[in-house]
Order: sequence, then C-alpha cells, then structure tokens
Amino acid sequence: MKAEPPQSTGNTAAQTRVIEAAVALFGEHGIGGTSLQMIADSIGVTKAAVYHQYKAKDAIILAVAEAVMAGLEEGVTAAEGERSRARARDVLIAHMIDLAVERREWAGVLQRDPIMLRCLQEHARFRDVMKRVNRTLIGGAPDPRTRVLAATLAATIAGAVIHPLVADLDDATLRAELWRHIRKMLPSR
Amino acid sequence: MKAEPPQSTGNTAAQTRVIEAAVALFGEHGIGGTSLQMIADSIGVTKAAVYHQYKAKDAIILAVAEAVMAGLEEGVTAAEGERSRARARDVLIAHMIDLAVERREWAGVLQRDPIMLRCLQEHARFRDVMKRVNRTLIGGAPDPRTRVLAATLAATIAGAVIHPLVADLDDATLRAELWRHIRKMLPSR
DNA sequence: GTCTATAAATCGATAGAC
DNA sequence: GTCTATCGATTTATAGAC
Repeated sequence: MKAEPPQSTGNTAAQTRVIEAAVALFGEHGIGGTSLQMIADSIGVTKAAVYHQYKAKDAIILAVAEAVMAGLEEGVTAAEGERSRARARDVLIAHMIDLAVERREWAGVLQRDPIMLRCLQEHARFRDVMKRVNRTLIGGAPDPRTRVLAATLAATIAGAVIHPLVADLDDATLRAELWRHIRKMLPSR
Repeated sequence: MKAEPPQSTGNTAAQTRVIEAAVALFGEHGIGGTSLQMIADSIGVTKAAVYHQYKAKDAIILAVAEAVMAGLEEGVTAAEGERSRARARDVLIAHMIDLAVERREWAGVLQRDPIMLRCLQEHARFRDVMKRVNRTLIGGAPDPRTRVLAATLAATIAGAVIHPLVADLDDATLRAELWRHIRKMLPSR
C-alpha cells in the first residue's frame, strides 16, 4: 500500500494529467467537440505526447469512464452488502450523491454526453455495473411506478449538481439539501 | 391562420427535414460529434443542399434551440399569468413535464449537450426565458434550499424522461408517474 | 516522455451548373 | 432545391529523432 497521488487507479502522472484535462474539456465542449489538439494544448504538450499515453481518443474516453465508474461500483458493492433492500437503496443513493457533489463536472460528462453513454453501453463491464445500480435503486418489483422513481432518482442526482442555480453552493450545503429533497421522494418514511 | 404542417414555426418542408434529422443525430452522437455530412446522408441529400437551407452549422443548432425554447417560453408565459406563485410554479412544472415527455429525445439534447448549453447562454433571448423559468420555479426567496429544489425539479424532469429504465413506457404513464414523484418534493401540500 | 513532421481522412463552407 | 467539385482548415493517427 504505497501512497498513491490522486485516485487509486494504476495510472502514471502523465496519464492522470491527460484524463484530468480531458474531463474538463469534455464538460465544456462535449466529447465530440474536443480534439486531441485541445487536450494537448491544455496540458502544454504536443499531440504526439498525448498519443504516447493513450493510443487513441477512444482510450481516453474509456479511461475517463473507468475512473468514474470505479467510484460507482464501489458504492453499489457497499450497498449490496446491506441487509434490507431499503437500506441498500439508501446506502447507494448516499454514495451517488457524494460522488456527484464532490466531482460535479465529472458527473455531468459521464451521464450527459451521448458518446460517453454509448461507451458505457458498449462495454459489458460498465453495463453490468449499471444493471446492479438500477436493480438496487428499484429494490423489488420493476413496475412502472418504481422504474420511474429509480430513473427520477438517478436523473436528479446527476443533473441537479451541475445546474447553474447551485454552482456557487459549497459541497456540504449542496449535499445536505439534495438529500433533503430526495428523501421526500422515497417511500416508507 | 393557415394549416401549418408540424410545428407552428415558419419553416419550409426542407428545413423541417433538416432539423428533425439533426435532432436525432445530435442526441445519438452529440452536437460536436455530428457533421453536416451525417445530417445530409440521413436525409438522403448532399451537404450543399443542407447549406442551402442553413448557411452554417450554428444556424442549425440555433433552429433546434428555437424550436424547443418556443415551447418552454409558452409554458412560462402561461405560468406567469397565474395568481399565486405556488400556482405559477405548478403550471410551469406541468408544462415542462408535458414538453419533456412528448419530445423525449429533444429534451435530452437541449439540456444535456455542452454546445447547446453554451448556445442557450450566448443568446439573450434564451437566457431571458431561462431566467423567467428559474424565477418561477424558485417562487420567492432564492435561499440555498429553494435553489437546490429548483435545480432538482429541472434536472428531474429533463433527465428522467430519457433514462433507459423508462424508455418503454407510454407518454401517459410516464407523465402521471413523474408528476407523482415530483409532487412529493413540493412544499405546502 | 516529449518532440518535429507528415500522411490520410474529414470537417465546415463556397462556387457555379442544372 | 439539389447537384458536382473543390478550397482550406482541422482531425485522427503514425514515424522517427532526441
């Protein structure tokens, strides 16, 4: 267990610089509107240096997806360890809120950009995580009402944190208020 | 008052074909990831024919924004005519839900794509509509709690309708269930 | 790990015929 | 309203020196 700089992914410092710059640009111009030239300029290197870290643009997109999905998988794994389905759902929601609030721009890119959504659907590993998330959010019977609730919860968490109206709020306030509003939608309380 | 084919915008048939194809492709690949070549191929014409309808890609984006924002402005105008702020908010939410449910892919593109978001912020006309929407949603004092609620409402409506979990639901069911969950978040009920 | 240089493809956009 | 043909800029991606 060495001290790993930022996240605990097996990335070099140069790779971390690339994906951090990529996420910022993806959020600002969209993935399709972000060129490798823009990423290279943002870091202060040339395109060729970026290609040395990731052999294609798709690999960068994949690395971004990997970084955020790791946090989500961690949350759903913790949730699945709970005793009741209601507790599991609450634990997952808490994890999702923490994740979304702490990395607001990241959450935006991941759940919003069509190219990222396609990336998440194309890789079985990501699809599996999303399936577990949805199953935990739904809890029991997948009737229309519960499915709309699950979709509403996911959309709320991912979408509210990047709304201009809350851009100036600090993490603690946003997290607390988000919890307050979401809790009112949950049954049996 | 002549009988206008689809929407009541002053568009020719060829222009309508272009923006309908554009919206579909924008939703699938993102705006930045959609080329005029793709739009032209989708309609079955050449790029030059598309350029004859809209002199630039920005003009197409603008036309898409115009089409959806027209519906939103209609809703907020109707809401502002209500007597109480609470009623105004409810009327606006109802309009937003109708709009989002009926044109699900449209809602996705409009509120999700970074390029579209920038387009909405750059044009004073759109910024003004969004300001009226936010003011109506907030109702009174813009304290953090109310602002998070407004952000949550907007994010929920726009995001839930395009979630995969509800893709197979018909409009009436989705609308009703969405109302049910959102109503629980509203105060004084 | 970063650079220069360049290939091959595609992009947005325009000109002019029909 | 649509076409062919093309320009110039930009894109992804590669080769090879340091």
